Amino acid sequence: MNENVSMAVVRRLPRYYRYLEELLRSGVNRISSGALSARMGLTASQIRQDLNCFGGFGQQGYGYNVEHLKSEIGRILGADDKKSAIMVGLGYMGHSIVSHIKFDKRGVTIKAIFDIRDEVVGSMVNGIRVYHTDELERICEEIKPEIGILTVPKTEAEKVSERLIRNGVKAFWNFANMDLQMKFPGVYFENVHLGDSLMTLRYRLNDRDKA
Amino acid sequence: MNENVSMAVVRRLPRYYRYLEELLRSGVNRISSGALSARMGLTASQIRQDLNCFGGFGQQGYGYNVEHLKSEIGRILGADDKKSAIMVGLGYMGHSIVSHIKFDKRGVTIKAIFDIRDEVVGSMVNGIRVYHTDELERICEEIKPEIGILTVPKTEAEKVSERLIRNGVKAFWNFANMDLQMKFPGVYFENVHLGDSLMTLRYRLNDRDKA
DNA sequence: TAGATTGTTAATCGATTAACAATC
DNA sequence: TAGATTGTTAATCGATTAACAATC
Repeated sequence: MNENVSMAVVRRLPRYYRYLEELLRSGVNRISSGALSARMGLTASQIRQDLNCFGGFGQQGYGYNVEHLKSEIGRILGADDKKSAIMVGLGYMGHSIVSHIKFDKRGVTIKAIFDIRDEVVGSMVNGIRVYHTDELERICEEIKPEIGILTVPKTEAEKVSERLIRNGVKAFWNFANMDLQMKFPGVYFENVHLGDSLMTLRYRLNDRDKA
Repeated sequence: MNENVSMAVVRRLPRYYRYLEELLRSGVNRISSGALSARMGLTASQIRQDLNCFGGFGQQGYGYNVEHLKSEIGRILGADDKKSAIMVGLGYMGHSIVSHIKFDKRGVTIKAIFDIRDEVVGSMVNGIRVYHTDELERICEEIKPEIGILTVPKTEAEKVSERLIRNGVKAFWNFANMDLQMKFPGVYFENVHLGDSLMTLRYRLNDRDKA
């Protein structure tokens, strides 16, 4: 057990969750930290340390029950306790996220989408209504979203996030190529900086790196 | 100067690059590690350590020339030396990536897109031709891509990456919700696990976390 | 019971921060 | 020159790994 769980540990939890799902699907009922570590490319020690931040889920001499461990990690992550989200910006990225990601499985429900283009305002995407961004305040009043999904152009990101924060949003999934954390210290930003990711990949192909 | 630069440092480089671009755009010609650290929410020490992995780009008593530092980091990342990429899978995600990301600015050029759906095969997306996946080998022969962009469903990811590796691909930008690193040890995978990212965000909204 | 494997403490490793002499 | 700020070494902090007693 551990009071303040580090970000490094938290970021590994969804990965454990995926592997446990996979194991369950292939009919494996029990697994040891050693066997799981071999599959995942970690040390058995690290897995045991990580899990013991949240409690003792295993049994000496036996290992871990896959189904039980999966459900415990799901509970820790909040997969079954849905939080409301709204998305702002229904461009390519917004559209792709909303149709591609299994929000339900991950404890998040998108309640509304906002955009400024008349072609999309009033339509439905994946069963979710698209409103004009002018209606943001009115709809937030009703929905009380805790999560904002920022799929707007960089130029709009700061303005939009400020409006959302004023309306009670506490955490952002930020796809805009911009850091907002410094501007809004009390709020959590989970950044998906695809440009940064691509540049990191590009770096690995440098010759210097191989030498 | 440093022989083996750690991943932690490399992942900060694109972020420095973004901030330097921003500074340059707003007409700032010179910056000290202290001033930059305040903007970025890092320590000045860390910035100096990071940069000195690659060389001494500053000047005592002055700081760093923004334009020079930006171009040096660009060079380190390989932004000006284009590497060939191909994309496999033109679903929502593929489409969004290809139209949204500034590959050119980041040292990567997409040379071809592959999909299996007749509706899209033969079309052009952002000036890039879409081929049937059956033609993968033939086109790879011609293009010799170093980077593979995996925007296929999870079920196809392993099969596709194996084919690409056989055809010379050395690094993947992987959007499939699956880890392939263990299966292909010599190859680099830059994973964009959006599901994991969303779950990490969801975790932060748990009450326990706030207490 | 004996073997296996956990939970947990201690040791190690690596990354971040602090300090300061060098120097522009 | 004096003040500012780097590059770099040393100190600290945190995360990972190793070890092992507890125990199923």
